[in-house]
Amino acid sequence: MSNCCDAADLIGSIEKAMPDDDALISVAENFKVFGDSTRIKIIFALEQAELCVSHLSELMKMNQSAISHQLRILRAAKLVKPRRDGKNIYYSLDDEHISSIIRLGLEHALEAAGSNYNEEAL
Amino acid sequence: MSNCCDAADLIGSIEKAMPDDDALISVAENFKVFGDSTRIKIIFALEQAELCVSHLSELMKMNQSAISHQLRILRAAKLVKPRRDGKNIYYSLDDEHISSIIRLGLEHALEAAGSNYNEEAL
DNA sequence: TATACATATGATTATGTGTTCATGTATTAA
DNA sequence: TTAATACATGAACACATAATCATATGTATA
Repeated sequence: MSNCCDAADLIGSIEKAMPDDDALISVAENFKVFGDSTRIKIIFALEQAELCVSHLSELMKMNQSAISHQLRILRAAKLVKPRRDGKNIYYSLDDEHISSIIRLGLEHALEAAGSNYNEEAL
Repeated sequence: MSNCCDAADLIGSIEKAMPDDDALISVAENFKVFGDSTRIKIIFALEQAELCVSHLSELMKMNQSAISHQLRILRAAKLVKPRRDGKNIYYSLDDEHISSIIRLGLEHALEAAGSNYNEEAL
């Protein structure tokens, strides 16, 4: 309990407007996906061309397993999508999702979570 | 080295267009700040009112130290700014930075890093 | 079918991150 | 100046995460 001053009303109203924990966690999870330079680099690369795992592995100078693990995270976030061609699996950006997430990432996620987030300020 | 097919040219050109590691790491660092639900919640709260540490601590039902540590990260990212009033330190969103980061978060960071990121698609 | 290639995935390990505890610093008031 | 309040910060610990290794799955080809 804070004693620094009486702001029970203010805190109460903010508390009511606060999205529930699940929503907050989900917002954070979405951002977490972009919070790794390996994944950022993969997104950059796929921005320019559809690439298979071996290409990405070579490009990033990381072993194939590491790339596959990261692609799994990107797939789960619907940021990339796979396309099999024979033995290879080509990855490309899932445009629909990446543009909406990148564009709306914050405003939408935050707003959808029920905040008073000011869209116009964006 | 990949043998799945010959794409040396493609990989080479993507490699050249790729921002350097420092830039990629910096992009990821920026997103990392939003990748924690406690920080998201603090941002939500400060979206509605300027609050001191005790208020945030009470609101989030977390001890004061945890809040201070998180505020330090948000300060370092220029997302919030402190204002001392007597014994209390009131935090508010650093509008200038938060709007630019939220709005441009991706496009600016990525573009500034030298990619061919398609701004119009945003 | 057997073999090789491309990718995925479970286990392990190293490193990073968030919270707590203890303590330090700054400000106010007695 | 001393005590109390508000906040910050370093250390320790628990937990999450990313890379690696080993291995499994899926596909093409001999």
